[in-house]
Amino acid sequence: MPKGKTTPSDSNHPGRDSLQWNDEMDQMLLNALGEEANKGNRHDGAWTTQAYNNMVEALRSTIGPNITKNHIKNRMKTLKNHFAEAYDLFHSLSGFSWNSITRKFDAEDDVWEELIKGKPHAARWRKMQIKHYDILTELFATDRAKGNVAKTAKERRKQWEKENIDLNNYFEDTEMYVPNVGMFDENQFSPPNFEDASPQNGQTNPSGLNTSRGTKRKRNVVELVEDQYERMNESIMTIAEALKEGNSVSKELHQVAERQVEVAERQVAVIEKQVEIAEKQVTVIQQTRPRHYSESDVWDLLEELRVTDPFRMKVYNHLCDNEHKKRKLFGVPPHMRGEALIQMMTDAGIFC
DNA sequence: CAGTGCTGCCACGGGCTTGT
DNA sequence: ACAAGCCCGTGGCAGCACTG
Repeated sequence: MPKGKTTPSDSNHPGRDSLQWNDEMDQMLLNALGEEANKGNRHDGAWTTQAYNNMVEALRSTIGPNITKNHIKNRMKTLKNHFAEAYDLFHSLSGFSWNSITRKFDAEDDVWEELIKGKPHAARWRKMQIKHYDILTELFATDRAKGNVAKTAKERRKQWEKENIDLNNYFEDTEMYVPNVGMFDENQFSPPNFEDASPQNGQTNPSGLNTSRGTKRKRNVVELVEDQYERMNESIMTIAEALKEGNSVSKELHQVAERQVEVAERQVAVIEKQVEIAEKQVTVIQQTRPRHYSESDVWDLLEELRVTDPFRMKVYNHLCDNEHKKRKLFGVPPHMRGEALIQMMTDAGIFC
């Protein structure tokens, strides 16, 4: 089966004597790429057939009618390779800054010397402009920012040879690629979505035309599911930690509440004692305070003791005239006041 | 009849080669 | 060095046969 072999009929091979790209043409191509990217005609770094068709149409109208998809693919390949080399070299290096005016990376001479000492091939970028670097960064930087996954097979092979990585354990050594789809919100776990495992995220070409039939660098379903389970596991662990923490906090709150109850009970006991003491003080004050008994008090007492006329008025007058005897009588317990009154009046000669 | 598995086709990205 | 061609591996889609 002739997989992937482009035939002259469908690729419109331009021939080796055609098309020399210049800055202006590159700019038009990159503009078209950016436009298609904005339209969403790019999935996981792969351009859809519709994107290529649109770009061919656009460039044929601006550059010339002989432009083919193959021209675009080849030029993209060249531009991407140049960009990748510069990007991988400089973007993570300290001491270098991109100068959009000179279109070069700026650095102190000693910084350049140090870099060139370690990487002699980097010397070319000291004088060579990196045209369209800003646009290329927007278009291709994400492709370069996905760890080992983003590297070419050649680069990875070299890395394995260099690092002597055991391929059986490579999965563990590989930085997990997080697909840039909304389903992977950091704070919201969603169950495995097998439909989204397809490279186009389940989308179909709305135009009904043949779309990009997928890309090489798609992760397979197993990887996505494992990634999902990894995230599910992390989410469960997070929830478990939260529950554990919640239980701990609850326990502490319970202990605090118990201590507050104990304190409150002690406060109540103290208040009750204070009330008791206050009552006693009131009693003492009442007992020690010189009480004044009025004439009406004397009259009420006589009525209470059922003292009748003709003795009532005599006893009333006698007690009202003798403050000492009056207080003496009221000092006797109520149930003995009758007897005390008879004794007191007999001594005074009022009763016979 | 719906679900599943197989097969062929097509298209992609990328490595390598060749011609200018 | 650059542009283009050739080739490969990968993966989605459609069609078909089979199965429960």
